[in-house]
Amino acid sequence: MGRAPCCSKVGLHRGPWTPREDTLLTKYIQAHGEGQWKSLPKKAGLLRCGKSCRLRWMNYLRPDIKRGNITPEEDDLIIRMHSLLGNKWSLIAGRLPGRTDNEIKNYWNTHLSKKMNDSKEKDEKEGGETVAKKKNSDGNKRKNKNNSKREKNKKKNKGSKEEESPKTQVYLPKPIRVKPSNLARTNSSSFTSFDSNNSATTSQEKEEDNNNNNNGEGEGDVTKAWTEETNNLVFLGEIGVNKKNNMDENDGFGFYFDGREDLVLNNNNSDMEGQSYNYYGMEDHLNHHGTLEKLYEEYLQVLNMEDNMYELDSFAESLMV
DNA sequence: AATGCATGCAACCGCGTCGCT
DNA sequence: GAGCGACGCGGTTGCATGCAT
Repeated sequence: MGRAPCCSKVGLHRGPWTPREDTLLTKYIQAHGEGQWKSLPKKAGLLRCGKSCRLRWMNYLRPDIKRGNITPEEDDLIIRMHSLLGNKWSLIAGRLPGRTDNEIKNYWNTHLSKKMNDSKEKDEKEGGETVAKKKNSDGNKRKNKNNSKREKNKKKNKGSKEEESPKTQVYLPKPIRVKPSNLARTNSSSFTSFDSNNSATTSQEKEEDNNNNNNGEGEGDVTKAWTEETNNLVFLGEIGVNKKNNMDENDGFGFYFDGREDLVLNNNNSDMEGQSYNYYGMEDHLNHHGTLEKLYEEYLQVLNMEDNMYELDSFAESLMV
């Protein structure tokens, strides 16, 4: 089923990378830039598939990768972002300079999900509720290896995840690609400022940035996030980035209300004028050429508030007006 | 010291999306 | 619009290491 694995070709190396391979890859990319991953291994003299090269570069060799442990600030930010966005690792990573989606994903799976489960259990105990433990949580990861295979089969029948989850959860509709370059990284790890230069970290992203400066057309990539409380959807909104917009000069975002096309907003949509949106100055953003940066700052304020889940709910409810 | 289990992380896999023809 | 290749993402696995017994 599906296409054949890209690394299945006979003669290609798999498994851990050797220092020599790292050097070859690094030197090649330094000389020629990223991209063209399929042909890259051949040109660089590597016996690897392009996919493997890309992964190695993105997750390990890139010069801007931050080494060392996740700081408490980053830890906190990951939790908050995850509560808002769900498993959008690349998006979360985009807000953590020097961290990769893989690293954050691993960190979540090994540290935070357990932490969250623990606190959840604590809450449940305090609330006197007895809710069945989530099956195969990462805290119990691979105690029984067959579990993962069972989970795999379970995922073939979609929907089981939602059924199990208590309380507020992030509900992810369908996968939507969001590139880190769309949500520019900050220069600090504190998630308090927006990189106004929208600095791209790869040659490909730079190329895209150049394209971005050309015009304001295009639907844009969209990241969706909304919370679900019990059976009632509490819409949290979608942060969309018009990838062909220049984020410095034009509104780099659109705001979409899923399933309600009459409320679809973006800066190219003149229909939005005259409509009233009661959301933290949303109207200002839309009508006065606000920026994604501003939206993010407001979003950050909400995130930084104490009891942020309550505040996030309020934030979400405000979007529904 | 030997053994088995748990953990963390790098790497792989499958699949969705995009862009080109 | 269909077909295809490239890219990127999220889930999963493999394996080295640490820890407990």
